[in-house]
This record gives sequence, structure tokens and C-alpha cells, in this order.
Amino acid sequence: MLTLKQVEAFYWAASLANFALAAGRLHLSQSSLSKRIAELESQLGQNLFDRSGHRSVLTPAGQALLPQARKLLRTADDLVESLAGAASVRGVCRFGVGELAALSWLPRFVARARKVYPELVLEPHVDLGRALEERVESGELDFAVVAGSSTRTALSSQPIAKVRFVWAAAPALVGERRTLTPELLASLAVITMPTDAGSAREFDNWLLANDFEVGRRLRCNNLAAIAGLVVAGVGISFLPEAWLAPLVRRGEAVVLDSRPALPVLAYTFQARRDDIRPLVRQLKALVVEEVDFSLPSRLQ
Amino acid sequence: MLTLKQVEAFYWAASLANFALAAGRLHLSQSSLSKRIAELESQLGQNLFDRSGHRSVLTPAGQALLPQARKLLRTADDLVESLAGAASVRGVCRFGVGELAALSWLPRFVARARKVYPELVLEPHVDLGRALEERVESGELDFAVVAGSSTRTALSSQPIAKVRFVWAAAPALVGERRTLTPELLASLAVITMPTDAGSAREFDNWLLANDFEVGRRLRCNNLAAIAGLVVAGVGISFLPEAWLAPLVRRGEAVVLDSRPALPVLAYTFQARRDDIRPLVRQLKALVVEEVDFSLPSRLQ
DNA sequence: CACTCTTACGGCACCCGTAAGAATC
DNA sequence: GATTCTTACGGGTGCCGTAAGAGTG
Repeated sequence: MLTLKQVEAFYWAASLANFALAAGRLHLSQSSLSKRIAELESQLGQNLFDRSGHRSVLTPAGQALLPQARKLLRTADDLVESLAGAASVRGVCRFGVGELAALSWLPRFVARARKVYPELVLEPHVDLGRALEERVESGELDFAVVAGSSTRTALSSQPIAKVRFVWAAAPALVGERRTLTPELLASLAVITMPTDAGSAREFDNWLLANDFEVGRRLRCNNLAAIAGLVVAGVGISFLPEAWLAPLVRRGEAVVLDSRPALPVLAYTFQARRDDIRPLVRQLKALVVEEVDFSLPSRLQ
Repeated sequence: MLTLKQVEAFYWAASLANFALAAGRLHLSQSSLSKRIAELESQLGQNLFDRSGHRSVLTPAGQALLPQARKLLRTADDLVESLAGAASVRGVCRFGVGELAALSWLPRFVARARKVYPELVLEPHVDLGRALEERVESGELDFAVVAGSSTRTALSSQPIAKVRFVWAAAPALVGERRTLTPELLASLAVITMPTDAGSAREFDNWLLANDFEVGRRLRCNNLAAIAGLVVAGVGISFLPEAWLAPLVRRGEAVVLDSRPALPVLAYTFQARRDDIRPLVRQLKALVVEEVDFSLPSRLQ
């Protein structure tokens, strides 16, 4: 008897091209997944993977099965979704969050997701964009919300919000100056995130496009720490406008205009293109619906 | 976790409108089927059957699910069929066969089916057409091969062969006469099958349409016995041309012409319209392919 | 009282995870 | 030797069938 479990195991093993990752995604031991696939092969009377090499690759039969497996799983998901609705989203969801999103959007999203999908267990992983993309592609993460769209073809990047960045400095550092001239930029230390972060990548592009030179460069992988460094007068940095507002209000930082203005950064929802699970679809819808990168009020 | 077993149980229970019949069709105890459905209901978070009455009827949610369940099962069947092919047809198949088909087509069909589908266990039930139709509709039989098409809307009747019937008599009974005149017909006993059989129904229509009168009527539900009665000179009967040939060759019977000629009887493959199983589809294809109602050679 | 479905329960089969093995690079 | 998948095996969950129960007409 054919079971959905078997087809699911095959689908993810084929999609991720790795039994261990597929097992992880299905919250299953790798050995069990292997057996499910072996069972499916015996059901269908032919091998779906060629095990002769170091790693398993799809046989022609396996390639033929893949689209059919996708269709079957999607049909099953549609069935559940249309009748059970939101209650169908359950289990564990591992997702990545960029630094900025982690400090602004994440708490609100988690709160909302917990309410809409009470059966869902969320596991957010905060890291830099590049690292998150890698883990989404490998299947370790179900999706990620990061700055900038990915260049990876295996991932789909859905823009969900534009965030305006502005230059920030400690009042003592810039005195009365409120405009960032090229000279000023060259004389001050600029604090950014590591190049693996989407925001820093975009910033580098901006520098390059405008032929700007920076003075000292200081990289820190923690946005809150960067803000602290800015307030302490170590250097200037660019921060989300909404995120900076409370600091400005408290007189701990001032905004510097620049010409041209800093680029508006697009944050994207990224997931594997071949990930057809309702979990991803539903959470994507939830993310798109709830896109506010300003600070939660209680932190302001 | 949704399983195909659950959906299958629901689909047949809803289609047959009876848990016990559905259980029989799935070779399952009625209690297990009941539990599978209860499990599905808890999965989906709503009742699919309204149990308040004497028998369960679909709730609106159940009605919404039915087409989706059909689609899911069909998708799963397609998957198996396209990869496993003939090997996917297995299990037990209960089917009905009319008298004529039982003595001519059945042995050959069974032999062929056993060869094409080695994993399939066949359970032929020989009976009269009407009775078989009832049992197909109720779900006790998977399909039937009988004379005439059914008037039951729940059944699909696919014509598979036309069989020419001719009048047969013992040589001693008719002397040199080889033509069946209305007078001769009225003076002889006519041996037919009971009215529940398709062939007898068609014959009655023929009589009525031509304003013929018959003399004594003798009904027997066994075709071989009828042939024996004819050979013994008890009366005349109509038998399939090909089936009669060996008797004529041995001089035990002669063919009588009639004007108009006896109707050509269409045999049909009958199954429930909503029966989407590959088993039925495949065997239907096999039946259509192999339609020879002549006697197996070893019996001639 | 006949019919249809549900509940209770003992038993067994299946599936899972741990751990060790085999094969490739 | 690291990685990837398979095999072996003990343990537990879940599903099945029998049998009794509940509710309807």
C-alpha cells in the first residue's frame, strides 16, 4: 500500500539531494527515511535512486516520479488546507531572521504566529543573511526573512517590505554638522555589519556607485551593539529610520543627511522554490501581511 | 498526519453510503473503517458524517471533501500506475459473470488476467444479470460482464462485444424444416433463461416487437442445461452462434432461420461510475481487449 | 427487533530510533 | 578518515479484528 509518508520521504530526499537533510526536515531519523524510500521502491518495483556512487542520485524512474510526487503532496495539502484551514499548520518551523528583523519584526511575528497557529512550534535562528540563505537552500531552515534578495536560483525571494536607512552619529562626534559630506565620511569610522549581511552588501554597492571613500571600517555582527558603538561616539553607521527614532528622541544620536540618500533596503521572504508545503505558504502569507520593521512600542 | 487509508475509507463510505459495504470493499472490518473515518474527522477538525439519524449522511464538510478525496486518490493511483504499471493491480477482485460469459469468456479471461496480473486474486460470481447489477451497485462486486446494458444510473455500461444468437433445435424435433415460421414457434416449447437474465429480457422485447406468440415456455437458469434440453428435443432455444457450432458439427442440433433474425445481443462491462480504482480501469481494458465469446477450443 | 455505527480491548504488525556496517571519495 | 546511505535489532506505538454497546426506525 502506497503511503503519503513514503512519497514525502522520496520527495524531500530527491529535492534536497541528501537523505540526512530530508530526514531532518521531516523530523525523522535518517535510517527511517532510508527505509521509507526503500519501501516505496519495492512498492513501485523499481529503484528510484542510484546508490552506486558516493551519494544517491535519481534514476530515470525517480526523475519521472518527482513531479508526480509533488502533485500528490500538493493535492493532499490542498485537501487538508481547504478543510482544516489554519489548524493544518502544525509541527516545528525553523526559520532564519536577519539582525534587523530579529530586533524589530520578530517578536511581533512570533506573537502573531503563535496566535494564528497555536499548534505550530517556532524556532527562529538569528544570523547574517548569507548564512541564512545557505541554510534555507540546504533545507535546514524552512524560510528566512533577510535584507536583499538572494542570487541563489534555488530560492524564491518575495519582497515584503522596504526599510529606509539613515546615517546616525553621536551628537558629540559631529557637533553641529548634520550633513554627511564625502570629506566627513572619509574622516570618520563607519560601523557596518559583516559583508555576509544583506544590509552591508547593499551599502557597499552604494559606496561603489557613488565613488565614496570611507575612513576606518568597523564591522560588527550585532545591530544593537552597533547602535551602542554609535551612541558611544566610536563612529557613524546607518540604521533603519524607524529603529533610530527612539535614540534620536532621547538625544543619544542624530541623523545625518547624505546626498544621495542611502538606498532603501528591501527585505525579502526567502524559501526554496520547490518547497510546496502549506506551512511555508501560510507563513509567507502571514509575513507579507504583517510587515512592520519599526520597533515594538515597549522597546522604544 | 493525513493518510491515504483515511481518505480511502471516507471516499468509499461516502460513495457507497454504507460503512459496512465500504469496509468490505477495502477488505477491512467495519469497526476499523469507522475508526479511520473518525481519525480523519479529528484530523480535519470537523465531522464529515452526520450520525444523528439511523444511517450516516454526509455533512456539508463531507460533501466538500468528497471531490477532493476523489482527486487525491486518483492522483495517488496515477502515480502508482505510471511507475509500477501492471504490478500495481493486486489484491482481491470480485466480479460477476453472466451465464453465457461464464461458459465461454470466463476461463480465457481468468487465464489471461492471472498472467497479466499475477498478484491479483480473482473471485468470479456467476449469476443472472439483474442480480449481478444489484451487487455491483451495492459495492459487493467490483464489476460484472453481462448481457444488455443496465438501466441503473449509478452504473456505467461499456459495450464490449456483440454476440449473434440463432435458433437451435434437435434434428428430430424439426425434421427437414430449417425455417422458424410463426406457426412453428407457436407450436414448440421455447427454452429461455429466467427474466432476470439479460438475454431473456432482450428476447422478450424481440417477441413483443414482432408480435410473435410462443407455445410452451420453459425457463432454466443454466445455459449448458438449456443446450442439453435442446439436444434432447424438449424444445427450441436461441443460443450464441459460436457457442452452438460444435453441437451442429456433431449433428446434435440444427440451426433454424427466422425472419426477422434474432437480435444481436450486446454484452457490457458494468461498474460503478464513481469507482475510480485502477483495478477496475485496468480490468476493463483487459476485458475490452479480450472479447471472444466463442467456446474455448478445448471444449469444442 | 433489525440495522447501522461506535466503543472497548487484546494482540500483533509495523515503524521508529540507536548503533553498527558498507561503500565511496 | 569523512561522508553518505544501509542493515540489524530492540522497543513502543498504532492499527486491526472480535465482541459488546448504543441509538434509530
